[in-house]
Amino acid sequence: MSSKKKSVPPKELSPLALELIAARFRALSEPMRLRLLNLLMGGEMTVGQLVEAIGSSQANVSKHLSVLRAAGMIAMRKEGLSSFCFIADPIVNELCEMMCSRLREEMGNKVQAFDAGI
Amino acid sequence: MSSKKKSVPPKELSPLALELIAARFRALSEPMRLRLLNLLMGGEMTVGQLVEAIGSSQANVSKHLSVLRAAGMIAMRKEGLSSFCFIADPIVNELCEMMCSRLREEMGNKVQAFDAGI
DNA sequence: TGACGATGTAACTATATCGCCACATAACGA
DNA sequence: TCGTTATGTGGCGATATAGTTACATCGTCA
Repeated sequence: MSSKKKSVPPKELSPLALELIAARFRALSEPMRLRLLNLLMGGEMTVGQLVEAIGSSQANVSKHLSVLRAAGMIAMRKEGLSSFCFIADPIVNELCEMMCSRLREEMGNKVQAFDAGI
Repeated sequence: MSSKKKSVPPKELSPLALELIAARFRALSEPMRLRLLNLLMGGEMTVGQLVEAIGSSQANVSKHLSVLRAAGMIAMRKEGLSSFCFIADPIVNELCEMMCSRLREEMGNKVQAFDAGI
């Protein structure tokens, strides 16, 4: 982070770019979708396996998978009757890992503050 | 049915942690909030300056700032009548930068595919 | 003290989304 | 062909959220 960039020139983003970026974050803004991604981080799984692991209805899981697919975060591979889902964008791992570690750190601070009687 | 051992290398996240992570992504899931953060990346600004730069109503900007503040992404500093806003979590820069570059890359691919007649 | 400027907030409408239901579609086997 | 299994989809009700309006709050200054 040094070199060519000096100060941050506040580049204005186009409305389209803003909407696209927001849509990607929106895809990550639901606990169930985070759970699905978390499961898929362990390797590809069929929709049925995801349904069983999540414990929600098949229709609901299917819709959430559609959102993730539309956001380009996962992709599907058909094999016979089943559809295998897998993470298609490595950014997912980075984003979630980053957010998780940040959250852990913050919760640690909260616990310390709580223990300190604040 | 039932043995739950064996296929759970990925750590399961608690419902609370999931909700907190989702809430942070949700704070980034609106174009106007991304614009606000983008402006604040250039340095702290008062609410009034943000309102003028964004071109929306003061009440609306104030509400979005509340969301960002609740998510811990920005903080406020009062000085006289004005309130200065500034980015309080460096993760914001990383996340947006990551998402932007990923999007640029993807749009480049789309353009190539389009040019290739796909 | 009162008026004014900067900001936060409540109430409301319109729109989006979640979860559920039922059904449609597709692939496989008998 | 029919039936079964796996998955996608449209409709519905409940809830959440963006944006607007009007008003409340707080700090400053005359």
